[in-house]
Amino acid sequence: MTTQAERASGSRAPLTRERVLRAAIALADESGLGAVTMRRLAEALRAEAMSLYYHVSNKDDVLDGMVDLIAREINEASATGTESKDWKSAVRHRILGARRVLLRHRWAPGLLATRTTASPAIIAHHDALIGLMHRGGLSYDLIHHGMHALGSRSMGFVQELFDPGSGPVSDEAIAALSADFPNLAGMLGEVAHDDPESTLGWCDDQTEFEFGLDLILEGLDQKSTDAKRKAGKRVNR
Amino acid sequence: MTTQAERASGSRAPLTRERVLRAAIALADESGLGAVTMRRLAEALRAEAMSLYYHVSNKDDVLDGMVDLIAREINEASATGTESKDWKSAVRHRILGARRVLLRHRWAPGLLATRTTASPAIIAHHDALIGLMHRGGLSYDLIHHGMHALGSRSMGFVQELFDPGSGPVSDEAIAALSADFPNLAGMLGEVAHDDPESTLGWCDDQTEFEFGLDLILEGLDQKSTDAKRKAGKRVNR
DNA sequence: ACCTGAACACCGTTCAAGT
DNA sequence: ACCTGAACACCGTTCAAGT
Repeated sequence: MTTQAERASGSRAPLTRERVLRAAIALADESGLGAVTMRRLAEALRAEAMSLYYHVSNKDDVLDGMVDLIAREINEASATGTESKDWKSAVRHRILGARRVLLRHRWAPGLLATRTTASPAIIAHHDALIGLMHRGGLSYDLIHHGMHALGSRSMGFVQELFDPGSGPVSDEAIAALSADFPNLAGMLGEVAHDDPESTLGWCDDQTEFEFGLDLILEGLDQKSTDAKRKAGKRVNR
Repeated sequence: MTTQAERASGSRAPLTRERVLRAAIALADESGLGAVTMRRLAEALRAEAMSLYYHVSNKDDVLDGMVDLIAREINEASATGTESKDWKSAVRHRILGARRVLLRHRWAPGLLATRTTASPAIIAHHDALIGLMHRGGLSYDLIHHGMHALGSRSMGFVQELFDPGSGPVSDEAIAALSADFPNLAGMLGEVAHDDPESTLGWCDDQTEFEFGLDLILEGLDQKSTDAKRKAGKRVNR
């Protein structure tokens, strides 16, 4: 990072957006997100706080950038190893990989929850999950509900990846997405064009919340009756 | 709130911890959690920022107090209507009630996630959920996993209600709990004394994460095959 | 017992000025 | 093009002082 000459002369590598963000992540890893102030961040970079503003528009931009780098780390970690598995193993593998990354950056889930606009890297992660499920044979409608149910679990991710209340997505918007995020675009396109009955409200918070909730409750019930059957008790039903 | 005489004389109801916390919640409801500063809070109460410190130990205490009041609101909202229902309906009813309260205080889930120590009111909410499930016939072991799986979903609640890494709970600690939180104490007592195999690590983060994850994935898979069978396709298995 | 003014260390951010 | 010093408005908090 710092060359011999630089250290001797007291100079230092020039600031870049990349270097600022990396330093912010290192600072948060070491001392928590609370330690990431413009002044302390600059100090770590051996510069003045005001110098950061040349490479970064403001502190919110720094936080967005940190999230984006973490999301990229997740995508890179998941770049391999999803071939020739059933969809559940593949999704499981990717989500657990994301979890491993987030465990290295304990501040990240909390920060992610506060970000309103999703970075491309975050969208890409979800696009990959959608792709795995769709290749596994799940309908886009089911995947859509499932993504909400996985929700925070898939990465500590925001509940609302898409703007709440934005309504059905326009064809133009979907076309623009499809180059980078084919699976996401595919899902949006299909669900948007299906009759509304199957979805019962596009990204309706309440609907999605209850879907995930019932999924868990039914699963628990299933496990409970299984356990009883195995214990030899008779269960009617 | 303010009497005619008080307004005329320019005086004002005396500050109390309760009044400070209520004002903080009102301020957050109106202008977001970011608007809750000691100075602005004092202004809303027609006092000086420094006066708050007589009734509240610091800002963290204010935030803890806000969370506690919201948790009480949830418990009060759930005080009735859980009789004579199957456990799933009862749990569902209580969780959706909590959700309704949290929708009135949009800042609350985010704040809850940052609190490390759980207030008695929060523990009481979880105790009630445990009680409903146990009366419904679920084993404490399954309930324990289920609570983790419901996790954030049950209220946007912290993942770790109990100290992480605190290990098995002592008998004394459980005895102290049992008066106020009988269901929670019951679960802790049983799971702590069972052979470790059934639990695979007490509140092991990774174990609980995977339990919840698999519950959701299996539920989605079930729904998917159900949908295909209904559509007339043959599915082997 | 309850409240306040002055003061301190710390924020994010702007803007004119330096190289 | 890149960096900085001075300055502003805003934090949380302490502490001695008022009633």
